[in-house]
Amino acid sequence: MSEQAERAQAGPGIAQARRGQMLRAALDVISERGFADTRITDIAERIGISPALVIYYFKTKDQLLTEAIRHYEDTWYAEGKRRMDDLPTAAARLEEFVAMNLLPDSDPELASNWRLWLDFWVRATRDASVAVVRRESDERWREVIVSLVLAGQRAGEFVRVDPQPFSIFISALLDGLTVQIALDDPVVDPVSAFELCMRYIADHLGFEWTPSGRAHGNSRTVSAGAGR
Amino acid sequence: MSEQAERAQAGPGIAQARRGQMLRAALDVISERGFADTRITDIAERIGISPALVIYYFKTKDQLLTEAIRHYEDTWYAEGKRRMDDLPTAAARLEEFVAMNLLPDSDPELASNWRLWLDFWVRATRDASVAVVRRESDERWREVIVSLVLAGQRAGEFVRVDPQPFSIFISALLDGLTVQIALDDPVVDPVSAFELCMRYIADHLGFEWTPSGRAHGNSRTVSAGAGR
DNA sequence: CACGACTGACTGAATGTTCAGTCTAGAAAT
DNA sequence: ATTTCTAGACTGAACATTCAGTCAGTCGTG
Repeated sequence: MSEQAERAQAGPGIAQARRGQMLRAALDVISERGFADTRITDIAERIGISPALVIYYFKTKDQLLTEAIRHYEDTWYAEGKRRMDDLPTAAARLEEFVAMNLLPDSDPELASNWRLWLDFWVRATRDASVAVVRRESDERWREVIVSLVLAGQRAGEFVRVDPQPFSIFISALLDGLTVQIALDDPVVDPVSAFELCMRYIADHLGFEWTPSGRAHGNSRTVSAGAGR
Repeated sequence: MSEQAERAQAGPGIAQARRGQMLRAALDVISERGFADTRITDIAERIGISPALVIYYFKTKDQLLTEAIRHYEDTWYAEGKRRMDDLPTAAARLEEFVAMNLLPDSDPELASNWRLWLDFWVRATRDASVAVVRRESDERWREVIVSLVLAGQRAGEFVRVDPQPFSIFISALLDGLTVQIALDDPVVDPVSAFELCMRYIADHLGFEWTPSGRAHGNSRTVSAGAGR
C-alpha cells in the first residue's frame, strides 16, 4: 500500500529498517498466498524494490521466511505480554489471552491471522529450525498460562486445579479452535469460539464470566462469520 | 516397494486399479515430503511408471492431489464407521473414535498420519474444492458424535448435556491435540493426548473410564514418542 | 574515492504438461 | 486360424514456464 514510499536514504539503521520491512512484507504475502506459494518477487514488489535486494539482505529465501516466522511469533508474544500486563485480575488477563488467539485483532501489524498459524505449523513439521521456534513459543505460552493460573489461585480468584495439565488442555483447545476458524467452519466463528473457550475456562477455574461486549474494535470477520 | 510388480495387463478395471494405486502413492509422498513438495515424478517413481501416465489419468497434478485428499477422508470415515459398528456401548464407540484420531494406527493403509491432516487443512485454506471436502467430512463426524451422545443418553450411559456444543468442543479439542502430536510436542505424546481427551469426555458425559490397556496394536510412534 | 545500497539482466535448475508415437490385448473380418 | 483393426495403456523426449540466486555495474553520500 503506502509502503512504496518508504525509500530509504542511506544511513545507519537502514539495514535494520529494510529487514523489518521485508519481514513484514513476507508475512503479508504468506498470509495472502500461503507459505508454499510465496515468491521473493512478491515480497520485493510489495515494497517496491528489486528481488535481488531481498537476497542481498537475507542470503536465501528460506532464511527470510524462517526469520519472518520467528519475527511474527516474537512480536505476537511481546504484544500479548504487554496487553496482559495492563490488566488487573488474572481472569481478565486470561480472557485477553484467549481473545488474542481467537478474536480478530484491530491492530493491522500482525493481525491475528489464523491461516498464518496453520502454515507455520506445517512448516514446523518439515523444517527443524522452524520446529524449534514453534516449540519455544509454545512453551513460553504454556508457562504464561501456568503462572497466570497460579497467580489467580493465590489471589483467590480461581479454584485449585493442577495448572500443568490445564495449560496443555487450553493450548490444545485454542489450537483446535484456531483450525476451525482458519478453515472458515460454518458453525465456529471467532466469537462463538471465544465464548466456548471462556465458558470452559470459567467453569473449570470456578470464576464468574459472562460474554460482555467483547466485540473488539474489529468488524470484518465477526459480522461476516455470523452471516454464514 | 512391492508395488513395482503391479504391472497392469490391459483389461477393464485397469483404469480403476491404476487410479487407486496413484492415489495411494500420492498420499505416501504427501506424508513424506509434504503437500507442497510433492512432485508427480515422485508419485510415478513410486509405482514404477512414467510421469506422463499420471497426467494421463488425472488431467492435472492439482486434480490428483485433490482427489487423493478426498480419497483419504472417505476411506478414513468408512473405516471409522466400520470399527465403531463393531462395538457394543456408546462409550466404547466414542473411545474408538478418539483413538482413531489420536493413537497411531497399526493399519498401514491410511495409518493415522497427523502431518497429513495439517497439510490438508492448509490446502483447504487456499483451495475451494478441498475446503468443501473438509467441511463435509467435519460435518459428518460431528453428526456421528451427536448421534453417539444421544444414543448413550437414551441408553442411560451418559448424563444429559447438549450434544451440539459438545461435538464442537470435542472436534476442536481433537484437532488441537492432533496439531500438538503432529508437531512432535515434547509434552503431548499420542497416549497422553488420548488419555487427556478421554478423561474430559468421561467427566463431562458422566461415565466411568480408566486408561485400560489401550496401547493399540501399534509400536513405532508410541514408544518413540515416549522416548523424547 | 570508497563503500554500502541497490538494480537489471541473466542463468540454471526444476518441474508440470504436451505430444507423437509404441505396444498389447482382444474384437472383427477373412 | 490367421490377419487386420482398434482402443486404450503407456512412454521418451521435448516444451514452456517459473523462480531462486548470481553478477557486474550504477548511484548517491560521507
